[in-house]
Amino acid sequence: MGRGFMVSIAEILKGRHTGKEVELRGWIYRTRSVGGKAFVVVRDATGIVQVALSRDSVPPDAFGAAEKALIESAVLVRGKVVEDKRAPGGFEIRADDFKVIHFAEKFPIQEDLSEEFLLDVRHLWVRSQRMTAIFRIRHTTFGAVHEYFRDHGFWEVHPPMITPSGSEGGSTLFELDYFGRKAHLTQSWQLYAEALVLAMEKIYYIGPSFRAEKSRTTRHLTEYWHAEMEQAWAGMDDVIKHAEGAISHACQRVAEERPDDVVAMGRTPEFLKAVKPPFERMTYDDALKILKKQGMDIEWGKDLRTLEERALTEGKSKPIIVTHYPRVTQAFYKARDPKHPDLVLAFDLIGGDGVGEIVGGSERETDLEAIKKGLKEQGEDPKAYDWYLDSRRFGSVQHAGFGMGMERLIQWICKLDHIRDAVPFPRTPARFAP
RNA sequence: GCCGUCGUAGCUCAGUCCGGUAGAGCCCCCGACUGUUAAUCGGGUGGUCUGCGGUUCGAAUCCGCACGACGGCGCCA
Repeated sequence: MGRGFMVSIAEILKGRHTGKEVELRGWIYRTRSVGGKAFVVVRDATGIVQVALSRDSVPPDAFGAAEKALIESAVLVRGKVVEDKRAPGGFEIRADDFKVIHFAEKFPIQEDLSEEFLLDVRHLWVRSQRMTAIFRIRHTTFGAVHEYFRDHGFWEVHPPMITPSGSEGGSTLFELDYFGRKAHLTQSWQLYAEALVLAMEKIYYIGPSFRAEKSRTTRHLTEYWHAEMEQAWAGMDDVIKHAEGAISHACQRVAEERPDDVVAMGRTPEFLKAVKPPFERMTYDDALKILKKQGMDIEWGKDLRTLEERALTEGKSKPIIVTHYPRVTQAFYKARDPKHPDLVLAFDLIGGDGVGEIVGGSERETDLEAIKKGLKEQGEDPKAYDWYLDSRRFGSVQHAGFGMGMERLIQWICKLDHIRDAVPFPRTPARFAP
């Protein structure tokens, strides 16, 4: 064995090898035995299929091995593919040889498992059908976002992960010992993007960001993948179009390439195909009026909270966009609205199903003195940002950009209850292992 | 940062209110069964009851402290 016609389970289930003698390698998913027959359900990276063994049609040691091998043992099977209604999936392999490559120890994951235990054995749980479906959708989503930006003339450029300071306020930075000096893990490429955008004009990046926020919610990770873009000679409306475009493109690609996985997650490909621009748009003031009609009286200047975001997206099959937020509480680099000095040209793109903010973006402040003032208001020393301020001293031009949480996008596409399942090994305030 | 819930076999849990020899199902092991679908049936192995301290003749159970985890809010992507 091992030199025959090696096939994948997906091909078998499509009926491509029916009637043929094939070889298959994979891992035991379930086993059952009845007298002189053993049924071994085998999985590989493409699917699961039942292997049927008879005591008298395989070598004696092969039958014994099949009966003895525990779940997740690695196996090599040779046999004939037949269509059989009795088999789960409609196809099975009638084995004439069966070899155990590795006998697994007792696999700790059974039915009836607590969320906590599954997180403890995450390194084993990643083998599940559910997890691998999500990982495939994640793969397609990442590819689609790269594709979107490259197709629209953006350069992929890479900021450093180790930085002296942050952009969203110092309290959420992970500190690290840099040969005796304090350094931090990046929480956004913002400052570097604004330096690079004056060189490359249209830039993007997808990479990790780190936030030391003790947020115990279903949509926060301390380490997450951030898709960020920055564009020169552009305003808020220009980048909103790219946010809609990138998300729509990702939804189209996932619907086209992963329809089975989408269905497994409880969405339909049609739902994702309908996610096309433009998305419903409203100003912050509009949002407050809508909420007031629903009996939610929000004080002007307060950020929209989870409760309010849920109310606004209730029943919506596409994300919505809220623009023109009050300037108070916003980061220093966001541009004031020239028509309303109390507002900033900032927007959030908010997904339904409890996911909330997927994208946050803005036009950027171009005026040196306004930026310095904003930094001081945020409790920062402008001297520490002097290199960044050079972007406002040497050819400062209108520019805008956004950051998108890739796991939040995946959470929304896959309709996940919790963001941690959007990534193989989630990092949350309480857990950084395995 | 705030609020809440929980910790008993490898896993899921009961037992805690009202203190008295540690329980069930699944997993695993042994046996039976020639088409199982979470197979079924019979038998068996398996425990520092999260830790430390206190009350008591006696603590999984009552009290205190600690640790760990999960859920929700705030903040954000």
